[in-house]
Amino acid sequence: MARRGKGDGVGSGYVTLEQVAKHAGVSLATASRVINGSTRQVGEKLRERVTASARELGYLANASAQTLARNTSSLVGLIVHDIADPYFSSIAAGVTRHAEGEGLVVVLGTTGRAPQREVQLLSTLRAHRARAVVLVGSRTIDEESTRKLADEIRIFTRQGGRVACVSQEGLPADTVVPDNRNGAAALARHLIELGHRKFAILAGPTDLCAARDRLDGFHSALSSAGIELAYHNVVHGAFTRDGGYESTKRLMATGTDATCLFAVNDVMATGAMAALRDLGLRVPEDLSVAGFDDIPTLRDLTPALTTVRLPLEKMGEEAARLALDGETPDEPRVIPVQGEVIARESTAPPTRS
Amino acid sequence: MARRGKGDGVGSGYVTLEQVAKHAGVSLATASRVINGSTRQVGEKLRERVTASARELGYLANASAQTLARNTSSLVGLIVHDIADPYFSSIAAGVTRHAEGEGLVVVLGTTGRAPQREVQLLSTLRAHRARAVVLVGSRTIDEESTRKLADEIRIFTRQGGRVACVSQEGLPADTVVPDNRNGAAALARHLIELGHRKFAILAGPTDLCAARDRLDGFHSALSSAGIELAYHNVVHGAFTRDGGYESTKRLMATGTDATCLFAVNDVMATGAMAALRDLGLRVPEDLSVAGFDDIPTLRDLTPALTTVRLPLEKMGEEAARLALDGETPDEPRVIPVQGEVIARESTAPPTRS
DNA sequence: CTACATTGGGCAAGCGCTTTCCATTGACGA
DNA sequence: TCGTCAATGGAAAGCGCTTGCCCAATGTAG
Repeated sequence: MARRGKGDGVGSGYVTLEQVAKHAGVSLATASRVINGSTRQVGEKLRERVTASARELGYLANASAQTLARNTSSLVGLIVHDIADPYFSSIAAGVTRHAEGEGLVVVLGTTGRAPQREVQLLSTLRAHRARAVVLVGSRTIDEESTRKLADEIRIFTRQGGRVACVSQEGLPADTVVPDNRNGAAALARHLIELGHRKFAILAGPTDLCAARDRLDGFHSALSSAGIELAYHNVVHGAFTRDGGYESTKRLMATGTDATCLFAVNDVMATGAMAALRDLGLRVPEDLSVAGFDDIPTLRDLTPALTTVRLPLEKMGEEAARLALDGETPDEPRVIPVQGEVIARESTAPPTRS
Repeated sequence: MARRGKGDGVGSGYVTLEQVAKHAGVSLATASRVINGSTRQVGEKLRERVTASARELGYLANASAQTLARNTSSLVGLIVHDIADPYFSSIAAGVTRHAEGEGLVVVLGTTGRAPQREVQLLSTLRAHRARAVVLVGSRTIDEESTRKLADEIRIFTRQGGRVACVSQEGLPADTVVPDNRNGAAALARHLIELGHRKFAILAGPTDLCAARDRLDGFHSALSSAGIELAYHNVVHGAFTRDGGYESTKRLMATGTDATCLFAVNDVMATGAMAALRDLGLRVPEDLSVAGFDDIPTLRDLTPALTTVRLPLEKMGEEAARLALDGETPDEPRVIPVQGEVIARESTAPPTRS
């Protein structure tokens, strides 16, 4: 249909390989081989002529044409719930660092915590022939959405893509998983050692696996120590700062007897601190507070928050590495990450029993 | 060369439009027109046959092939310095929100504050036929790198792409610019009103425009009020939390007489607070502290930080809108954003003169 | 009942690149 | 001198999609 003449002057501003080849007086094939460095050798003379022409004309390869011809792209997907959340942005920093180091391009998708968005984004990435995808964020216990996601992952994988997850289990993909249970348990033991016996927990959403595991781990460490966790001291709510704020308000309204509050993640703990401040309560004098994740902003809170440290950026890097290392293991690989209890000022021995 | 048979079974797992067309018993052209909804009409019967076949076969259009054929993609670039920095991640959230709302795909590039990376990323995005790019982060006064970037922007634009910036001026592209000067001046006036007369400033890098403008604005407001700013009270350093921390340590080592410290951005102010805490100084009793930007994490600091609020997420959205609204104004459009002084507890009347 | 739009379908020529074949060349041993 | 082989160049067939153009089948006006 000749929408544009072939090899004509400036055209719409694009310089094509054909123009470079013509300018260098070689065939398209030779030019291609020089520019992208194929397995085939090209003689010194021609090679130089081609590179010179390319530079002179300002040649820039058309990435979609290459993707189409090679049937593989330099795109790496990164799917997070909310890029403004420091938990995700830290992981994102790790992923981009690794991907950009490999000369790849990161495509960012945000789900807003809607499970079907994950599936949708994954298929968009498949349409773009992304070579790998890093999927960040915990699964919910909703089996249907997990199954749909697993199906989409399998399709993606069958078509030559690789998928790695952060903090997801039970998906047919390599995963970097924090040991939420043991981390929470270790934290619980630490807090018990401080002298706490009455705990309250901001447990996050009821259906979120990470939240449940942390609750479970914390709870079983308490049980092992012979400590009961009162039902009314476990409050569920959104996995966000505002969720933590609101949950804390609800908790305190019950007139809890707890001396220590564990929020299953740091942003919730941050919200909790704000709520307690608004209620005129002092941390840790009136109530100790601990979180989970060790997001970077945490160290600047006053009092600094006790938490379980996860190497977020490293986890992102590691996930990117899993997705890009070219291996295709029969079984999904699982890289466990241990949390480390970081004691800071927000927790102290209880002043009341 | 027939690397793969045409229209053969499952192949490498891809379903092509050709297979859909064959399955529906129509031509490739008709199938294409049904699937993407061209200007041309397709009869009810065929239309249904095609959609049914597409669904049945699980057809997913190959994005690179479409990009190649249409010579335009659904990619939107987003270039930031550091995605883990809350300033950038807030803006990024705004950009992705708008872009995803338009059905576009966001490509994230990080520069690590290296000017030549911006140029490099922009050309990568051009290679991908990104339809627009949002470029976030202040220019430096280095004219050479600004010129190179401007050149690359012009090439990008000439080839049909659109570019919008946040917080950059003097580039041939639409821009959302915070009024750094007036924001800083307003803050200065507020602080003067509180009673401060001796100021210290964490001025950030000497070559960064935003930092300079904020310093300038602050300084001229002081001058207008007849207040001198002592040379040794202006400390330069990195535009990061650690830069703020380190600058503050240096400042305090000089035995400054300032009663109020202005950090030209919030992450630096956060570092300053940490440094002061480590030095055993109280904020605001010993020293008032103020920042600029109003990043979300700020409200959780103790004391909460006085700052100049910028609607970061909105700015990101607005920039995305500028880049995607299809206009091609002759002159770059400039959307000014006013900062609003937010007085919080980190500033109080001075206790010493 | 003819002339003429109008509609909807299909053919096939691209988009810009990669890569398979094939042709040519020169080096080398027999 | 000739055949063999490795090295290197080029022609051309795709990759999967869009779309200009042609054409048959309708509807419409004269």
